[in-house]
Amino acid sequence: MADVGATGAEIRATRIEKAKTLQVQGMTPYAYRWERTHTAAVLQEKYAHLAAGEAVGDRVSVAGRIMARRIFGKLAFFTLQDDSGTIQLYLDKQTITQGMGEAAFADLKHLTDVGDILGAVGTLKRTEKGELSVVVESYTMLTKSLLPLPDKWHGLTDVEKRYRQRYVDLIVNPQVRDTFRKRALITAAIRRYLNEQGFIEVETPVLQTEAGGAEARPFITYHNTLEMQLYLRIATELHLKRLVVGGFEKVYELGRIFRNEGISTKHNPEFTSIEVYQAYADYHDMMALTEAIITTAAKEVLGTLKIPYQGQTIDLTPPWRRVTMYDAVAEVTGIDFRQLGDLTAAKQAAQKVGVKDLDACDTIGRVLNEVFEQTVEPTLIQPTFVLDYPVEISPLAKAHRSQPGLVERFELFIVGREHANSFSELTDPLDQRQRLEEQARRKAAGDLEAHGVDEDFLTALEYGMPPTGGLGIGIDRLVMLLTDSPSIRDVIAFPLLRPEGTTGQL
RNA sequence: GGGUCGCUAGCUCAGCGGUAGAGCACUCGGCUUUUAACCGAUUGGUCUUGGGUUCGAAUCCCAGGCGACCCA
Repeated sequence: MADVGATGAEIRATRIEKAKTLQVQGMTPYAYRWERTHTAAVLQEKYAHLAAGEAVGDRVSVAGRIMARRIFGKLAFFTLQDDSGTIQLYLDKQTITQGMGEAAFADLKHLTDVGDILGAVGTLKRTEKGELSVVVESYTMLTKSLLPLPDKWHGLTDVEKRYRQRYVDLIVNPQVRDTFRKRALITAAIRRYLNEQGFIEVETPVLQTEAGGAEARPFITYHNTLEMQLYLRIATELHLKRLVVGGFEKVYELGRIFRNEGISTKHNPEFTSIEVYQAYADYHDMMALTEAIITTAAKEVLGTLKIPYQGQTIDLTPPWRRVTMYDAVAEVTGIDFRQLGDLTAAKQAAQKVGVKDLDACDTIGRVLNEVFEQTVEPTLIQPTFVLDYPVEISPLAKAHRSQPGLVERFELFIVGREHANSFSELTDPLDQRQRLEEQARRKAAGDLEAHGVDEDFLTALEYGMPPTGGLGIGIDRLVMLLTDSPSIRDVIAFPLLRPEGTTGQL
């Protein structure tokens, strides 16, 4: 082989040469299939009893990516990684020569690289150093890798590269694979629980003529044939309620929603939520349901309700603390908003406790919410339901049955972050119309997070929606909590990043 | 939007005004019990981009790009 250097381009060229050599020898570097008898984990489990130095004649077939090569003169050890774990290949020249011919051992040394995907057939033994190994009789190149993997010891740590090339991150960082496996377990557990309770999973439109169901800026797109602007959904709420009107009494949708807002450790422009609607239920029922869903998920992935998160221990054992927004704010700041007469007094009280950005608050309720977000939220580490929100920030929630100016709504906070939001849903179509028209006025006045009136939704309500409890849970944040991940980008496989090499626009 | 930090070999990092380095990976040679194998020899660079200062810039200054964290 030619004397080659070691830049990325040269490494790649060398490996392309190796692939061609394989082809010349009648082996495709890109195989069609492989008959595998065992995964690595199954072998480790099944032959756990083998003592060091002990061998058995059982013939097995494995496949996976070469993660490490340790080559001696006439003996080599490869670490093979598959979806389940790793298994060592014990490759001695004599056995391979018997199985495949004279050149096979030299080819193994010169034509395989870390990163290649290999199939191997052989028998089992535990080496004298105690490593379960497949004593390889024959091997097959299944996929020749052209690009070198990151440093075998330090791995890939550059966060930008980890996000941009998640496939590399997944190959070399086992804990990343583990996080995404847990994510799948969580969504599966939630679906299983809800299905068992008689809920049905439905799918509602992502492309909508009017964004609604939340206060957020939408993404805008365009349908060519209809020649119309469309929005990507910011919530699934308004369509799920239409289904409740239609007679489905227990529905949920677990899916992607899109909000055209900033990016942070807690926000990605597209993220996953679950919304659940149950007829004849109110927000108290939804609290119990929230506890059930989240504890089911926690038990599924962690097997316990006392979970570690960034150095703290969170106790998810229900029932969780319930506190009204008024009481929570009073506890932390000493301000009793029930005693405040007007907006000016409310703003003064808020400023006195260090709350900022009150300019946009035009009602006492909005001041209350601002004070809550700035002073109370960060203190809610253990799971806490905060109840009874101001009506003006809750346009889809039913008026509180006994507290004027408030609605029957709760949000769930854990580790200082909102994890769920729920109402006794507003079913009065005339009240709903007024609330949406107020939102539309805000939109007209320039509020980019407000939306127009969804007339068809109001029409649906006018046909009559049963009393209904609704609940939304942020799946990404729940996965963060249950996988001890500090950033939402750790639980979204392909988080949105600005493309590399874009030249300055604006 | 503001602040701080980062960007040097495929990966992980040093170098901070005077000839661009190390470890791992790669290539070659040796080696039948390794698991960050080992030993020896090579090879590998638009130092994020563009300007500027300087006899001389990876290093200092200005502007841009991308990212991380904190604040709003």
